[in-house]
This record gives sequence, C-alpha cells and structure tokens, in this order.
Amino acid sequence: MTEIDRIDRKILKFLQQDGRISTVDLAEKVGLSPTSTSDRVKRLQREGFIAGFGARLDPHRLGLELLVFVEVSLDKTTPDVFEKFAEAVRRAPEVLECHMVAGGFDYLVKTRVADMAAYRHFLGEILLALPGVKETRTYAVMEEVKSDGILPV
Amino acid sequence: MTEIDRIDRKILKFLQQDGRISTVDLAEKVGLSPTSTSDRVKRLQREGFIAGFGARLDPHRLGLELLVFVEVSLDKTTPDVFEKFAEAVRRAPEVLECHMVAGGFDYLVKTRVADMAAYRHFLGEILLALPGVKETRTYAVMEEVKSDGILPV
DNA sequence: GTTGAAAATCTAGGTTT
DNA sequence: AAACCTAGATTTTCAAC
Repeated sequence: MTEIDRIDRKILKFLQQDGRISTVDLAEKVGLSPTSTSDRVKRLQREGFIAGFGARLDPHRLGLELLVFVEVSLDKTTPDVFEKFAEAVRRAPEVLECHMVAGGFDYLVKTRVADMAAYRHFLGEILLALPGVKETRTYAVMEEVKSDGILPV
Repeated sequence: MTEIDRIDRKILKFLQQDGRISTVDLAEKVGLSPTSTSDRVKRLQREGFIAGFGARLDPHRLGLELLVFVEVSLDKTTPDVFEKFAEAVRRAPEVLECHMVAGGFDYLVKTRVADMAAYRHFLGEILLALPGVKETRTYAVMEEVKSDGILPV
C-alpha cells in the first residue's frame, strides 16, 4: 500500500523531469512493459506521491524579471493576525510561496514581479497595507544559482 | 514572434495547473479548436514561454518532512568562492533552490530533508564543509502557507 | 483557424508466472 | 500480486481547405 520500490523512484524521477513523457518511453527507461508502467503511475497518483502535473513556465520570458524574498514580522497583539495574513497572501498572485518560519521573523515570502517599480507597489500597497505587518526586510535576487525545485527521490 | 495574447495566457494558466490536460479539453476551456490549441502550445514551447512539463510530487508523502531555508554568508577573500559555492550547491540534491541575494547575506538556500537529524547532517557535513562559508542562519518552516509557485500569467 | 482521416497512444480485459 | 499481451477506444498528428 505505502511501499515504494526502486522502479517507483525511477518513475518519479523521470516524471519530475518530463511530466509529458509517453508511457512507452517511460517504460523503456525503467525497464518494464508500458502496461505495468502505466499501472504504477496510476498507483503513485492514487496514493498521493504524485500530487499533479504542471507546465514549468519561464518567468523572464513572461516579463517577470525580478525575484524577491521578503522577511515579514507581525505585530502579535491581535489574536488573528496570522490567519488574516495567511489568507491575504494566498489571494495575492504575486506571491509564489509563503512560509511561516521559526527564528528571527515570522514569514518568508517569495514573490516575482516585472521590475523594481512593480515590487515597490507590491510592498507598499499590498504587503505593508495588511493589518499586523510590523516590519519587512527585502532581499532582491541577483542570480538564480539553482531553481528547479526537483525533489531527491 | 514574441507577442502573447489573451488566449495564450489562458493556455499557460491551465497548463500550469494541469500539465497533462488533453488538447481537446484545453481547447474547450480556451474556446478554440483542438488543432489550433495544439499549435499554440507548441509555439509557446518553441518560443520559451513553456520551459517544460513536470510531475509535482508530495514531499511529505516521500518522507521529506522538513523544509528549511538557510541564509549563507561567504568569506570574500578568495576570488572564486562564489563560483565554487554555486557549483557545489548545484550538485547537492537536498538543495531545491539557491539564490544569490543583495542585502545582509550572500545566498538563500531552500532545502528539503527527512527530519532535523538529516538537516544537521546536511548543514554540518555539506554546507559548512564548503570552502568560504563564513556564517549560516537556519530557518525551519513551521507551516507552508502557500507553496504552489504558480506564476501570474 | 477549421475540418476530417491516418497514426500513435492509452485503456481494459483476460493470461501467465 | 505483479508483469504482460492483445484488441478496442481516445487522442494526437497531419493533410487539405
């Protein structure tokens, strides 16, 4: 039920790299027949190892030239600031990721925007406008050394 | 050549959410025939808007329970520390992302590991073992508020 | 951008080890 | 239980419009 063998891991590795590989080609790579390969892929989906499939877009090609990380500290006097902040962030399309962290600040926000002007707008009009936001520190990305996000399977 | 219209944006949006949607279903959603939809998808790939397709795996289902961000500061006395560091990071499978940032530190590293023990091993044996690493600050993620990474198209 | 037929792929059933 | 094979159904591709 929850066991996952060497072949399953190979399947996951190849599907991460190419989510549209045909069952025939995938079967060839993992050394099984197309039918059993397809059965395994379905099982990996059904059991939640594969959450879904998606196209990887090139942000720069789409005019989103600036990647920015923002550290956010909240004013913890109101009880529901965290819930309010999380809700707003989930609705903001500029926010690609947002994580509550343990340490010096409360949330780490990853955002992509067209340019610095767009970021200033996002910071001033959206992020700082949220209730409870006490302090932010902005880190603009100069070079994306690695950004595939491929999980080690 | 580089123009991208409303229908292209719809295609990109749907393909981000479901990279394995059939051409027929995608055509239905964007209001075009399957053939022209397929032509557009091919063009969007050829012109670099779509970098590729991939399976989205569930890290928790794979036993990677801990998401950690690490701020890394380098000792900038040696000229090629940056290149050496970048090279090593690209080879490390635990590192999902690594960005050179402007601000208080040099690199922001995103990593997923099984548990705290695995993270301590990664930090001690891999990250701190790299030449030129002067200082690190670790932020363990307590809650992933948003992590889809869907680009606003 | 559309239509319609040929080719490739995927799916489902039954068979073997 | 897992892998496999064959045939029917879908989907994709490629021509002509």
